[in-house]
Amino acid sequence: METPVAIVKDIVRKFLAENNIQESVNVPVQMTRDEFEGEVTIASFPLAKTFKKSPQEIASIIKEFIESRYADKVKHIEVKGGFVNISFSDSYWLEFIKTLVDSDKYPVFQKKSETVVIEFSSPNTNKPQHLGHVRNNVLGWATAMLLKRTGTEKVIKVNLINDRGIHISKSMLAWLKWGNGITPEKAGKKGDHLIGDFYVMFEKEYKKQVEELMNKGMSKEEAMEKAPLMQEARELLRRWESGDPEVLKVWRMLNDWVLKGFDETYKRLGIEFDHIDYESETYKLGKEIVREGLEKGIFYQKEDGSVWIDLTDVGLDHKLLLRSDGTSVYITQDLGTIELRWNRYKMDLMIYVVAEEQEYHFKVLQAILKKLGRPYADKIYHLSYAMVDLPTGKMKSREGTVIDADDLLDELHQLAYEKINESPKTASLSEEEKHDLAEKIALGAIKFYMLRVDPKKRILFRKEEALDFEGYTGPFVQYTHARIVSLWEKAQDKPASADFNYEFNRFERQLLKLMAFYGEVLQEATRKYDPSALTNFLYRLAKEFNRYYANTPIVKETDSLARSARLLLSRAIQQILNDGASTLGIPLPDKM
RNA sequence: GGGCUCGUAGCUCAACUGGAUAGAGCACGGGACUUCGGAUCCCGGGGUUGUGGGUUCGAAUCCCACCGAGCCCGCCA
Repeated sequence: METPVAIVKDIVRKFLAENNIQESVNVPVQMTRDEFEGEVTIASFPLAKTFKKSPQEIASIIKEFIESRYADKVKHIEVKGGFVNISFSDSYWLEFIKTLVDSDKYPVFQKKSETVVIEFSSPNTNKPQHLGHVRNNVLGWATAMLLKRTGTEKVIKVNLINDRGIHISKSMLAWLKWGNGITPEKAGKKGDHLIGDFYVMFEKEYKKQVEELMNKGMSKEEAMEKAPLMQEARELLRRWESGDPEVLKVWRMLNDWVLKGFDETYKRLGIEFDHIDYESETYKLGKEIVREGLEKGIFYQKEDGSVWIDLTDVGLDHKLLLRSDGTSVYITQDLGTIELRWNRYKMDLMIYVVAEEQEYHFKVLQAILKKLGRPYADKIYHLSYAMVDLPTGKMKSREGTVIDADDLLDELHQLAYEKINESPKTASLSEEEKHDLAEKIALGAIKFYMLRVDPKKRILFRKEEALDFEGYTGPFVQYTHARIVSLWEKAQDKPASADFNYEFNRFERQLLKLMAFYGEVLQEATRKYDPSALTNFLYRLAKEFNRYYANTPIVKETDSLARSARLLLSRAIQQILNDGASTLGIPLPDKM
């Protein structure tokens, strides 16, 4: 069954064709504003010039056009200024919600036989994941699900584990120096948290050394380089890269601890990947590509042995690709990683979900790939998102001023659990069920909080707000869903057909209007790689349902036809909430 | 110095991407059949959309300048 929006778009197309107007004229089809009657609106303004008539006149002509051939679907058309407000007929809407309830997916999108690879999360293995990673994880996941939902056939979610480099050496060095062989088991701690402690330890001691050297008259830059701890960390990195078995052994063990910790966090967040790459495995290919570029004369080598590329002709700077000691840098491994992926997937699009601070990095990466003549140079897209701030300022792992992902989830869980024990609806659940529910609410709260903001805008994380389960929140949507489930279960006579007469009230029309645009919202959110569009929509739909619920009896309704129509409508909304929330990765409990 | 992003109610965010009288949540004040689930609903105050120009039927949205905030331009990742 065609969606209302599709029908109106079709009307516009036919109208333009009959009047011999170029398709290129964009006539907006939009949701009717709340203060007017109708569900779908056509704005006629862009046609004023070609028609040489006033928008009002054109709107009237469109009205007649529709009335003359869509009489069965349309109840009423109102012209207000240049706007044509269309109210669909009650019978159309009834059929609409019935087919929605009967189908498992609404709307269905045409399949796109594309392969999209989306990389997200990409943690360093020197510390546990914090709030910033949570934003990345849920944004990446939701974006991948949106792509899939709107028809992309192959969406491949990949994680690139940053398991080598100077930062790992720092944690490793601290553990070697001060760890006394402690393990996660002995410490009674997740491995990622344990290693994170050593990272902070390193930074503390390192800072002391730098200050001492500066007191002796050294410049900051020199002190940072000459500090013994930094020297030792670099030495460790060199030994690692040269394959020193002793270093590799420790490295493997520590990495393993951290990755196990990550697994738990991912599992909790409901996030999984189709493939995991490790930079320790991709950087070598990167180095080969650097050699290739050097041979082709695209890169150049300085006297100290370091390798560079000159990007000043495309408005960027000179960029280092290999250090003078021969070890690789961040971008080296990225060159290798994307080459591997290309060989593996021949993807049509490669999305990197990476924080905005790396925008320059991706510009450079693309510029290098172009110079190397790689066919995938134009297929990369950096989905950049802004940082999460605390009221006290930036989060800094080095200083330990971060909100830890696991800790936050625990706190949310605990709070939800307390609320569950207070509520008469859930107090009788078993302990296991209570914790299961508390976890869903915790996830709903934090994910919604992260997803409701436009990715390119910073999130100011205020804990009281994130811990709030009322108003514009995930639990609000969850609660609405649970209400509808309860309604449906209570209904003795589940409506079997939609073949009857019923006149929808204004609350119901408001809901139908929103539902009609669900498909547009999905497409919009996908096109912009912006799940917040969907998050906002779900809240709006839930809000509207609660308003409806407070004003119109459903199961209590004595007229059986009205009851049937209202149950169908409620059920249809439940399905959209379900579809949207599962696309975002937000769990919806049946009871809460 | 150069590049990118963002400035909307006291606070946190929306605004169908150029459309109608700029809307929600939080906070504050008042209220809701002794509940089809009160984690809900209703009412209220609160705005020169950072400032100044421009583009046009129409600008929070596009262009220019300025002001303010953030990020980047590392032999860190």
